[in-house]
Amino acid sequence: MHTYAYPRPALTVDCVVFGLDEGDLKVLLIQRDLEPFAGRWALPGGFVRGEESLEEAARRELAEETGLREIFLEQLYTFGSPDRDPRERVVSVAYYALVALAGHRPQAATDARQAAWFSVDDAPDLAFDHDHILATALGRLRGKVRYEPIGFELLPSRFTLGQLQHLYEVVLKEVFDKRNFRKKILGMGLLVDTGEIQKDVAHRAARLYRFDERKYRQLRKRGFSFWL
Amino acid sequence: MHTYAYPRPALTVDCVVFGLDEGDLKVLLIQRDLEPFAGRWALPGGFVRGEESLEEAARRELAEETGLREIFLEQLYTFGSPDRDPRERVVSVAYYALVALAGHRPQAATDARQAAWFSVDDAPDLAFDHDHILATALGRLRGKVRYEPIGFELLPSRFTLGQLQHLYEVVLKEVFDKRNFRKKILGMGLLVDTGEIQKDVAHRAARLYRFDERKYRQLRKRGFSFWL
DNA sequence: CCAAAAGTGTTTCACGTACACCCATGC
DNA sequence: GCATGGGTGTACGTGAAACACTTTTGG
Repeated sequence: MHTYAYPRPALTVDCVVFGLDEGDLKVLLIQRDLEPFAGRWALPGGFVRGEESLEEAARRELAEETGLREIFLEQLYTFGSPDRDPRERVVSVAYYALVALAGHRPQAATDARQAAWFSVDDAPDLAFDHDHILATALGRLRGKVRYEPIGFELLPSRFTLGQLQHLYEVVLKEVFDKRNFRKKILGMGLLVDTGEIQKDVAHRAARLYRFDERKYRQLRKRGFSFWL
Repeated sequence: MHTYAYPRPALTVDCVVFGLDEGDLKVLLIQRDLEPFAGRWALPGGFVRGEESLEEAARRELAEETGLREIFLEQLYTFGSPDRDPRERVVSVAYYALVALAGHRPQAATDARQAAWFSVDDAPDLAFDHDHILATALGRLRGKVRYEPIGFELLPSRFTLGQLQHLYEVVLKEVFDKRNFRKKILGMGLLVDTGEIQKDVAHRAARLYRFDERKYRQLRKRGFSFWL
């Protein structure tokens, strides 16, 4: 490492925000109002500022562009092909985020600044290489949801076993046997029965559980690993 | 995304190169000759140039500083704390690499430019946040070696089952039962008996196998997943 | 009473795990 | 002949997978 003899690429962060509407898996996109790709949908994101870390930049952009705060956020990958931005060289550190959408009825759009949820399987062509980033994020989510309990981030804090199973079926595109699923997930001892039950449902009301984060951390220290 | 109103961080790549000497797991470090941290050991790396991708930059630096070419290389994580470099803001995209060291006798140092292999458990304090990067890379290697057949990159193309088992024991710090290990690994059908045997060993010569990359890709398409 | 999801056990089979001895080679 | 790693089979137990009916509630 010597002195810096090369032009510096611009540095941005981009966020792939996943949400689980009671239907399927959604991504949050914003519509660009500036060139290039004006009018196209894109991932929320923007330039990294002087004294903030990369994750801080991602959280700031997310709050500014979508209003989302204090959600699960993890670094995904850094994209740096020389021609991924037509204007000039831009390197982007991508993050992915998980957010609980239950309660939010089938809303098609939030207000903030032209943001909307799209089904991941039915998203429009995105600006820049954002299709590629989205595909990478989906792959990461599908891989990681099996061996780390991050799926709970897509549900409200109290949820039914049916919702949980539905989550895994939607994310992994795989059907699970109800009895085996419940046996396995309850067998891990990471769910706590809150004693409450669902309200206002047009069928038998289900028990509500919550994920025991504390217990998970304890078990993990002792070599336990989540597996689905 | 609007115009760029903030000072651009410098952008570097750093590489964590793992090698498996017949003893334990090693990392390749280079000694810095310039300030800051002159004289300290550090990960090979350097600035990203104008028209190269991030991976190209990593491979170029690796070739320049250590002579290594055409080795397994994968992006690890991007480190961007504002104060990770005392001079100015530097964001570093870290890669990790795997290389076969068998044959290279217990060499303590290559020539190139003051590069040397250190046991990962016994490495010196590194420059910048490179200790942290190394720890992250080790975690990734330990995690990934279980569910993707990347361990073979640490062995010569033809290897014995003993070498393979030793690899896993060293990387995972865990002892395996010889018969069960062989049963499982051969049961996957990914190893091909080359028909050759070891030469010049002071005990019974072992069969040499190679990893069948083709077959692995086929099986993976059909839902197979490597697991150890 | 019908629709819709909740809730509940048992059997079967595959795979992981524990375990000990003889073989070939070089010195 | 001794030291060093190579090579091999079986018995047992755990955990995954297959599988169907009754219950509760709202409309």
